[in-house]
Amino acid sequence: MAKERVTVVDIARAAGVSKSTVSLVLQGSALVNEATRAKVNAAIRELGYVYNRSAANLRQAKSKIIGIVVNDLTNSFFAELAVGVDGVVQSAGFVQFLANTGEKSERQREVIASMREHGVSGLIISPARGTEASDLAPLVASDIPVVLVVRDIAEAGVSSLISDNHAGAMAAVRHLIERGHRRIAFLGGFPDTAVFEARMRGYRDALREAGMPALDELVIGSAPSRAGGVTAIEQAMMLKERPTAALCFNDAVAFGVCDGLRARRLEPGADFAVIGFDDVIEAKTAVPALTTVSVDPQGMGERAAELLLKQITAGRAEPESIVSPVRLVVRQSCGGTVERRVKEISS
Amino acid sequence: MAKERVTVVDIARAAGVSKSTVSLVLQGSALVNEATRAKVNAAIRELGYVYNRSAANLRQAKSKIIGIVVNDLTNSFFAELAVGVDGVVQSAGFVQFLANTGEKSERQREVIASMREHGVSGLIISPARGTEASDLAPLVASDIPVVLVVRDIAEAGVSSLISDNHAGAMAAVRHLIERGHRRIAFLGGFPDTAVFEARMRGYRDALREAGMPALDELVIGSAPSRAGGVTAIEQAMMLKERPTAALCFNDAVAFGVCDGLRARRLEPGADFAVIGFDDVIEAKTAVPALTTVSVDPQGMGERAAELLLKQITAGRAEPESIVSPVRLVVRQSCGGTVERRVKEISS
DNA sequence: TGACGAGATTGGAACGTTCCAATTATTAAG
DNA sequence: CTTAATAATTGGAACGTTCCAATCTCGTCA
Repeated sequence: MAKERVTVVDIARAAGVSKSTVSLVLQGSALVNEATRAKVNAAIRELGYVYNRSAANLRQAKSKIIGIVVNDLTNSFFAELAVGVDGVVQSAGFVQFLANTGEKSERQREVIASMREHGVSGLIISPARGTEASDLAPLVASDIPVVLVVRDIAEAGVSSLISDNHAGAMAAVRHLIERGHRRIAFLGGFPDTAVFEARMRGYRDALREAGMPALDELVIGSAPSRAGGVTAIEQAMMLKERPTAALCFNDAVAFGVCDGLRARRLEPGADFAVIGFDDVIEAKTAVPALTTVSVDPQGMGERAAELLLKQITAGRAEPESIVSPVRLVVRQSCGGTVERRVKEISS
Repeated sequence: MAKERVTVVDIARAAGVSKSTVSLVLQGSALVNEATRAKVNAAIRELGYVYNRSAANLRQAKSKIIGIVVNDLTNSFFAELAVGVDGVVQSAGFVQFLANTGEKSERQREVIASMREHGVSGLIISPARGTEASDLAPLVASDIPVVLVVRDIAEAGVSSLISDNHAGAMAAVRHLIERGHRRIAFLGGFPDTAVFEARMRGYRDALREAGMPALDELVIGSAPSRAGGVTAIEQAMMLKERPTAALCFNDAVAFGVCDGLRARRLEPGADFAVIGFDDVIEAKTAVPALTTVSVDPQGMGERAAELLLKQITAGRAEPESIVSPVRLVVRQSCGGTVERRVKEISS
């Protein structure tokens, strides 16, 4: 029963050539005769040979595996990011190692170590909260290309791809101001993160630009989830002077805010303007369709993967920090009458 | 710059022992002296050694990798399933290879082949639509344990873990009937899938049981997504005799149905009863909270992983087909006044 | 003292591939 | 007909680990 593994020498014997020739065929080398190539391929099919990548990796130090570690796969933003990465990585002949850290940096350390042991040729990381440059140090020390997405870690000295959070938040708030809103809240997100900081700064700057005060009571943090959105809007509605509009930390929070509003018999869009951030797929089909700052998670995953592949093939490359432009997609959740109007920002 | 890889012989030399001893230490063998173990570990830290799993895999034919392939990572049901798997797999010292097929069986063939080349010791597969037993044949032929989740393929002869779709659908429809509904629709899902078939059969059986007719016009297929739900409810509302309630193929469809109702100024729960299937996390926090048949995707992922690990360690095991019990979670989207009441079904 | 066994340690042969240098067969040129 | 160039093919040495059987070092017991 315990069938022997069929190896390259088995098929060499079957095809009447040497194992070197078989290896050449496997690599699609040009210098093998068409007839023998056919013979070898026939033998491969015949014997049901499966290539052993471990053996290959051992010889040549590059592995055709890229790792992607995300902090919360449950959030569809990251799930979409992962499928974006997967797409380009696959078609480049690589395969994806995906791990979920659940925001735990201990777990993150483990999975990164494990990926290193497997000899990944590069890593795309959306770092867990509280990740420090020192966590990535061993990677850069051993020249493994790393691309950070979504959250940058400035001191780490690796490439990064983040969205233009500041510009996006400003555009959203400007839009609300144009619509006549004067009390605009910023809802959701953990205040101790760089992304929160950037979006909140954009929010504040847009208010100042319009000569409006940026009140602390209108900035309400929460978990960056749907449930967090519900609690944030509840808290906002407790204020003596209630806001009439809100920019939310992300789309999940925005959906939660909509839920919370409905629970109070307020219709999002008509009675209260809400804008999200990310543009996850459901944003388009939700009712009301969510006005949001589009980050295109899938596209971001694709670009991150391309950047990483470039670095892998180029060998040593200078780390680049790309901030990816972002656009406000106006739909219905901010009382819009204009549907699908789109504004380009930050080039 | 191009630093040499640190190998086991390097640290052997540094620690003044043989490479065999180092190997023993790496495997946590009991028969190495405490003092030398310490010396070796010190050298490992000192030189920044990283274990080379490719080399290890080459020698011993087992790889500590398990693969998981899902048909649509964008659907949060599968994302949650994946994190469930990841959790138990990690803590068993394995690492997860995740691939997304996007329902394309061609892609599925590729990723499965690739995983085989990497020597995965087992595979959890949520098959793409139209997967046939023959697609899995090479896996069973080479004794690689496989656990099918969500969708079973009877002829494949591998283990499977699916939810009790028939019982769940029956319970949901019974509940609607108890509430006095007489025109109940079944909305969403691709009619040519086994899961659709099972849920729809449950729906029909419950109607018959109550002596009610099962009308074809009330069964409306669509893509199993939020957008699909919107179109399905629109179609349902075109009927001369409209339904007053619906069991939806899954939660995503149910959310879409709610959206579509609101677009017609109907309030889900109050004006029209909707029940979902799956119980994704958002079901609880949505407004109105979704009544749904709870499948617990994360728990399902965990159980699938445990089943797979059991088969991996046990060597050859008889394939088991587990149908996982399911429970109706009554929340607000079916006009409930009773919140969080829970009915256990199918033991 | 000698023999024995347990506890530690070790050298070397695998594992399945790739790569290099070397070889053979084939063709073209002189 | 020889030589050179080109096209195909090949054996064997890596790669970094694990495993086996063999060895070495003690302490203990008769």
